[in-house]
Amino acid sequence: MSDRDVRAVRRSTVTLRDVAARAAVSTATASRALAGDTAISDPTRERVAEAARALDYRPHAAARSLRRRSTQLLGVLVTTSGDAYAGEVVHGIELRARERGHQVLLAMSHVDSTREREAFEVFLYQRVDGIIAVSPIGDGDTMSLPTRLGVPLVIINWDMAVPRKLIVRIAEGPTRGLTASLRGLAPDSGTHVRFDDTMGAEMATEHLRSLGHRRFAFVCGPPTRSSALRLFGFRRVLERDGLWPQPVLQPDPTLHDREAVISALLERSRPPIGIVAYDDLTAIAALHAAHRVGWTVPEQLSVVGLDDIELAEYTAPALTTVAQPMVELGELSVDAVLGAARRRTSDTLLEGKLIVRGTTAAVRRPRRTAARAKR
Amino acid sequence: MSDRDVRAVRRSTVTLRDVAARAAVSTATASRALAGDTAISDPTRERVAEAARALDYRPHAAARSLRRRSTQLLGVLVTTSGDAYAGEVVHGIELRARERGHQVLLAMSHVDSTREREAFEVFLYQRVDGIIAVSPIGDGDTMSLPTRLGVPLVIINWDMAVPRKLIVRIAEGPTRGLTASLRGLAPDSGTHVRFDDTMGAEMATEHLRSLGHRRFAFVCGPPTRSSALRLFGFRRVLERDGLWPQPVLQPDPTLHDREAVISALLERSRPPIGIVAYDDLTAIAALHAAHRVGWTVPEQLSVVGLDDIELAEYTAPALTTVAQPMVELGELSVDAVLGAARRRTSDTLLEGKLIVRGTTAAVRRPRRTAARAKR
DNA sequence: TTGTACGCGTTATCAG
DNA sequence: CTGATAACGCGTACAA
Repeated sequence: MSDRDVRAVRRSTVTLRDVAARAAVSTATASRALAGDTAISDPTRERVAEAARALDYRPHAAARSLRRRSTQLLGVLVTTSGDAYAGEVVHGIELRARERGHQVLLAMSHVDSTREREAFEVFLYQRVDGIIAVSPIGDGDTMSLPTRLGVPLVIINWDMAVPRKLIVRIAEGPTRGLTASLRGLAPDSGTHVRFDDTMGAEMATEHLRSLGHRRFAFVCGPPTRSSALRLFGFRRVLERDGLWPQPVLQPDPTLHDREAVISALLERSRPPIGIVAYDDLTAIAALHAAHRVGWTVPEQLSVVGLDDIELAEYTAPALTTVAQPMVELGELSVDAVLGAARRRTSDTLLEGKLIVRGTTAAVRRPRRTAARAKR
Repeated sequence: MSDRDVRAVRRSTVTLRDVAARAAVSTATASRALAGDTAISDPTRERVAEAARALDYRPHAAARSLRRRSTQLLGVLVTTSGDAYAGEVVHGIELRARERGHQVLLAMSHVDSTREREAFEVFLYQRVDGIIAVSPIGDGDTMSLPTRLGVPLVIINWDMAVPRKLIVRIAEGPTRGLTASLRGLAPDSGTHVRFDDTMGAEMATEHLRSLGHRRFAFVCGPPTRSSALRLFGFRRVLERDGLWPQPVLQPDPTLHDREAVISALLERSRPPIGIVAYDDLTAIAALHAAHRVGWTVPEQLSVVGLDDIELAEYTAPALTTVAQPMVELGELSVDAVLGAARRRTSDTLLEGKLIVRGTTAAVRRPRRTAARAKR
């Protein structure tokens, strides 16, 4: 190593100039050689590569993105990374981002719209190549900001709040005029990737129907779009089969209250009943409620969840549920955000998948003994 | 707006020069004004601020970090972000990083040392200000790389593999020579932040002791350092009380095998028994095993987990466990990595916290009825 | 208190 | 095929 080389290594920031000097070429040539430019002779390319190796050269991302007008950064906003659902989605995002040569800049909103805004500002400051927001509250003004500035934004499962009135309308109101109300729940602009909530709930309900259930209940989550759409799916299947109306529970979001409300229902009913829960945690609350009032699952009570979080596999009995393709949601959103197809607005719906485990079983008919689902 | 301003907004990249021009000052002054430099007159500062606002100016992170010699980036490497444990730790990291004005660059290793290396290379390429590795496998060569290049590295819960022989030695071997073997498990260099596994297991075991248990079992996880240290904590308490040896189970890491091995133990035993499980998932396997062989929890079998993952709250009965301070691990590691104190090597141990829920109860003594822990 | 001028490390343009 | 040179957007030493 020359003196210059030594000094460079010392200051621990070897630059292209150092590499060029060592290979006895200009920085331009060095740059091209390392970039794999074909207009470079093989011997030169080799000399440069050799110099870079010897000096342990690493390009400087900041300098590079200043010149090209692109960082290889993707801003990813989640509510909380402690949440299993968000974790899975981010998993999918990271996977695909890496494949496509991008890095993930992570921020958390804690379900607070001010923080959502701040996170976006950080992303903009960092000049990310695109933004993916996972289940944002979605203050409309914030959500339109990146697009206004020319930064692609993809929203996964926009978790817009809806008036409780709408939930009640779906649960109790007449069919007439319902589709119009529901249309208001579809995203009207921007690029969206989301789980098909309605179909997911339909799959769960159909599953119970196929097991011979005729009496049902639906347990709502908080008044958000997904809750409304899932309830709608539940209603639609049963209405089609002439089994509507059915009880619709609307507990507070605490596990305790969900359990209490479900217990109350069971106490004034008799088996068998099929419960479709808004999500897996709610389904687990139903399991606890059954335990509390002495009903056996799945003999007297069938329970289906939605989402298929990790927990679902570990309940006793293990939870039957409709899996939300979380990793795939993440992967697709990366494709969407990096896709050249810069369509102004799109809405990609991903189907769920029924996972039959131990909390659902065929109802025993008086006539003949139906087969029981094995544990 | 002047023509120049309009053009700037159009090309959607408003620079400091545009702001300076609009405020009729030099870029130097504009820079200083926005930085809050005191050597700027109030009217000027106001004019610059106003211009920046009007143009919706955003500084360019890449340009800035090129000048200062610091990106405000923190590289965070996890095994999988889908994992609940990693999610919580990252949560803590993000929280503290934000407080200290840093952004999080996330990468996943999938428990693969090649990918760990690649992630580090990416971090180095991005010139992060520091790196935090959560539960890395820790190929020694990779782990020393950042430090060699002057980039601070903090390792959370280094999850080094240990020979299975060592586990057996702790489970069955004599006390003599044990401490020497254990010393090999302490990190020998670098900055480490970790959960005190030994003390955690001791707390779990002490809890069962205080409830009057005299017969125990420990269920190991995979042969990693944490497994060894936890087993050691279990052993230490019981040896102190003259209750050693006790059965030590070493199932395969599948849930199924854990359950089978525990079931087998229960079938050849009689109640009451107190089980200390390597982690919460293993504890849940114990719960299932009890259910399978018809033992009631906590009346006939007490179970304590370790970690306190989200699931622990949702088992029936809810799981008693020793909580690992995951968020705090994350927060402390940020302080450590950004801390000026660049001590060559340090090892911070964080204590767990006993969370008593429903899977443990006092053993019923022949003499008088002991109080039962309430559900 | 403000302005001038340079350089951070790259890459792209234009000559040769 | 290669080299000189000019930016990218910002912060700061030095000068005024």
